[in-house]
Formats: sequence, C-alpha cells, structure tokens
Amino acid sequence: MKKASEAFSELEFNTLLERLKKLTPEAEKEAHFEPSYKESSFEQISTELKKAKKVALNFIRESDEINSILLSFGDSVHVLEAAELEKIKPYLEDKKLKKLTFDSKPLIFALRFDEIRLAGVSFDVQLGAYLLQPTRTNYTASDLGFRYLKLYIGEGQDSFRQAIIDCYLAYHLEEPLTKKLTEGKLEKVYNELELPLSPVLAAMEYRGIGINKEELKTYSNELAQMINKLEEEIYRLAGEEFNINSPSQLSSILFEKLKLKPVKKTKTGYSTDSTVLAKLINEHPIIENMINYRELAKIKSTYVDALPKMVNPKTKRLHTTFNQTVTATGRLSSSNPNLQNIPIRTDIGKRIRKAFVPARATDLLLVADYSQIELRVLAHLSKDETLTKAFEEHKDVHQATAAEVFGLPVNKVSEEARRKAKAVNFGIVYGISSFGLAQQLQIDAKEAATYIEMYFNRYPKVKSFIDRTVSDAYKKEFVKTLYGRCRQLPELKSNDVRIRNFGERSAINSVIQGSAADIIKQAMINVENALFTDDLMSRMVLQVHDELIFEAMALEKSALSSLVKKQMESAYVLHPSLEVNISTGPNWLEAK
DNA sequence: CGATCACGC
DNA sequence: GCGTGATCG
Repeated sequence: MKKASEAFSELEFNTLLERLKKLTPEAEKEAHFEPSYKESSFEQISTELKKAKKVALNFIRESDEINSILLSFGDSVHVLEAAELEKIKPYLEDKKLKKLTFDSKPLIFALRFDEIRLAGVSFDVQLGAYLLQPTRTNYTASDLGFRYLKLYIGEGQDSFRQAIIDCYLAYHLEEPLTKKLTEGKLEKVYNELELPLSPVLAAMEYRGIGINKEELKTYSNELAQMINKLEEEIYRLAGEEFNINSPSQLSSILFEKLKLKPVKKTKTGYSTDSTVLAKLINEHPIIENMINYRELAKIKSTYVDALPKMVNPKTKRLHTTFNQTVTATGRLSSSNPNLQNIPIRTDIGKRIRKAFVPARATDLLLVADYSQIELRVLAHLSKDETLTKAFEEHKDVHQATAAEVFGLPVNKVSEEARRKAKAVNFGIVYGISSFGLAQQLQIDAKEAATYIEMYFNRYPKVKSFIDRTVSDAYKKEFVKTLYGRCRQLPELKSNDVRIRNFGERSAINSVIQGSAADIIKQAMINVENALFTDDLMSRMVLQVHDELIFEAMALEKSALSSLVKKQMESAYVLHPSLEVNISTGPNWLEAK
C-alpha cells in the first residue's frame, strides 16, 4: 500500500493520492494531527524569543488586518493578541532572527499596514514545495504534511486551526524540504531568486497602480452603444433573437439556420472561435458583425467594467496579486485583477491602457522591456552562431530569420516572408509541431513541415539543442533552466503518443520560457535594491513576463531609465547579451 | 463545474 | 508553450 502511494506521489496523480489517503486503513486508525497551541503574552515568550535563532511565524487575519500573532519555537504554537505587535516589531525587523513561514508574501503584505518591514525570512514552505514540484496546482497543509512528515491533517479546517497548523508546518517542514531542495540542487534558485523576490512582489502589490475610473466609465458607455447596434444587426441578419454570448446558440444559427459550412469541431459541437469566423467572413454579412461583437463584448466585460470595481477605495489604486507558485515554467502569474493580459493589439483594446496612470499627473509611467529575451536565451543555450550573430548585429530577428530560411537578401524580405519567419520563431520557442505552425499560418501541415526543415537547415545548432533537450528529458524525466529550476515531465512516460509529444514540447518551452523567467526575476531583485541604494523615489509597480513597469518621478526620468536599463541588461551574462528598450509616457498606452 | 472563447507574453 | 477570467448550460 505504501509503495503504491509513493508511486502516485511521483506521478503527481493528485486526486488519486487524495483518494488513497482516505482509504488507507492506517489513515483511518492513526489519530489525525491535532495542533497544540496556547494563548501567550509577549512577557511569557520574551525570554525564548530573545535567545531564539529561528521562529515560525503566522498571523490570523481578516482581509489585511492582523487579529492574532502565531509564533512557534518547535513545540506548541503561541497565540498572541495583535496588540502585542508593537513589542514584537523589533524581532520581526531583525534580519538575524530567522523567520520560518508557510506563505511569506501575505505576511509581509499585512505587516506593511502596520509599518513593519518583515526581515530575515529564511524559509517559505510554499516556495520550497513549488520548486520541488512546480506542476502541482496547490500546496495545502494537508498534502505537504502527509508528503513530507507523514502527518494526517484533515482538509477544510476552520481558519483558526488552519493558521496554527500552517505555523507548526512552517517550523517542521524546514528540515525535510531544505534537504530535498539541496538534493535537487535547487538551493540557488530558492535562496537567490524566489525567497528574495517574494518581498519585492509584496511591495509591488502594496503600491498598486493608478487607474482613471472616469475614463473607463465613459468608455463603457460608448462600448454599450456600439454593442447594442451590433446586437440589433446580428438579430436582424439571423432573423431572430438569441444569446450571442452562447457558442452553442451561435453555432446553430450559423451552421443550421444559415447553412454555413462548419470549419472545425469541438468536443461538444461546431467551433465558432475567431479563427473560424475569420474563415467565414465572405460567406455571410452576420460574420463581420459577430467578429466585432466578440471583441467589444470581451473588452467591456473583462476590462472596462471589471477593473473599476476592483479599485481599492482607500488607496484608489489597483492592487494585483502576483502568484509565485502557479506556473509550471517559473513565470509569475497575476490575478484579481490579472494585469498581465491588458489588451495591446487592437485600437479598441489600447484604450484600456490609456486608463493606467501614475499616482500624480506630474509623474510618468516607464516601461522597460527585454528585446526578444526568449530567442536570445535560445541562441545562448544552443550556441547557434547564425542566431547569435543576428542579435549581436542588432538585426530585426524575424527579418533575419526570413532571409536565412527563404534564402533572400535582407532587403528582399517581404512582409509575408517576415510574418512566416516570425511564426516559425514562435513555434520554435513553444516547442514546435508542424500541425501547430500550419494552424497558425493557415497552411497545410506538409508546407509547415518544410518551413521547419528549412529553419533547422539554417540553424543546425538550434536543432541539436532541441534534440538534446528532448532526449535528456526522456532520460531524466525532467528539464532544468539556466538557474537550475526544474520541471518534471511525467507525460514522457505515457503510452499515448499525443501526450508524449505534448511532453516533448513542454520540455523545450519550459527550458526557454523558464530561463527567461529566471532572468527577469533576478532583474527585479537587482532593480529594487538599486532603487533603494541610489535613493530614488520611483517605484516598480508591474511585471508582464518580459517587461517591468515603473511609476517614475518626472525629475528622476533619466536616472531611472539608466538604472533600470543597466540592472536589467546585467541581470545575467548571456551570449548574445540582453537588450532592454525603455519608453515613458503619461499613461501605459503612451509609454509603449 | 467543465467547456468555450479571448486577452496577454 | 504558459497563464486568468467571463460566460454558458
């Protein structure tokens, strides 16, 4: 039984493991873990606190307000009233006293409201567990307690008990998790990247970004009118009213009533997605209206109407949450609201960006973005001379790729050829399949395959890097990034060729995307430190995968520009080197 | 709550 | 390839 459960753990069949745990007779018999705690005063623990080298820390919070302070020196968890925070403050700010946490960022965030800067966080359960198994979807006390301490902790505890358990685990998971991190050679990425990044993210979240609510209100009304007109026109052309937002209803209108030819199927019926609509554009006038409707409806519901509702009434700003333990590759994600998918491509979408503004009208937004970081990482890892040279000579990389692949002089590269080369470059970074490239370029898979072949002819070391990465991944069942971040690939053991192919593409993508993520994380840490060292007032407020966004004091514009450029470009010594473009403006649209 | 769709890198 | 979120049924 034990063996089976271990096997499941390795394969990360999360739900199966859960079920097994519940069914195990030992689990039934064994007393469920009961956290021991006692209500203490500062005076009662002060002696122990003074001589302690490390302490596990947690809070019981209601939203951002701290209600109780939880401390543990290994055995019982001490519960102190929030009123004692002032007395504990020097210990929290003492970087020599090691703080062990279950999830440090919310703690750092909450303490900012009491003007306490938590220092000396040396262990964070969430970050450690994430680095060990980045493809898990959550890292609950119950899972981690069982996995690393063989404790049976029930799910769905009330928030008081949960906070106690988390504090207990913060203390007792340090040893086993640290050991595993060392075994996996993950100490560097843990200690030098993830752990120091966490307070940087907390600070960015705390600062938030300014948003012009009135601008969005006005826009919402304009969009409502436009959507209304499109709606009427769509009903008229369909000959009836229906729910335009329902893909199934739209499908029956298009493919049954109007007898349009279905382009592709989904699990449940005929697809009506934007690529399908684009192909049907000349078949019926309703299509163009639908395309426009989709875009407007999306922009209105997801951004224009949603964002103003999320403005914090106290700060009047938008505060995203940067999730540090979500992606399989090491990227951050952003939620509530997601500020990493604000529209940019279309004019309609761009107007959203115009509403993102600095706190004071005299300030500026500064955007610093890495130029082609993923392709540069690819050039670095593959050591391909042609690709490396393109960057060293500051060429337009897609144009250069087109010239290579199609055997043209650079000045003879058409828009069309460049577009194709760009798609091939994207495909390479994503772990290409001829099917995917064909779909992207609307060509048949055979033609796509010849493009890939032509590409590999001109960039042979990219080809061998990809082959090496994939065969390595099969051997080890994981891949690693520049900083040693790891991703397990259980898909490569599948008997299903489609799942194995997915695993192969993930292997390539994870190395490239994950290495780029490592670099920008390093840059964020370095930039944040440099801003304080140089005494600048400007602040980093957002990260969008390959770019950093700052609220810049107008007077600091040039100092900030050079600081950010220098720190980002020197975050990692890459060959070809990293290049950063900087622009500024009164809002996010004009700073791009 | 899964499926579909659409936004970003 | 990697995400988050709105909407539907």
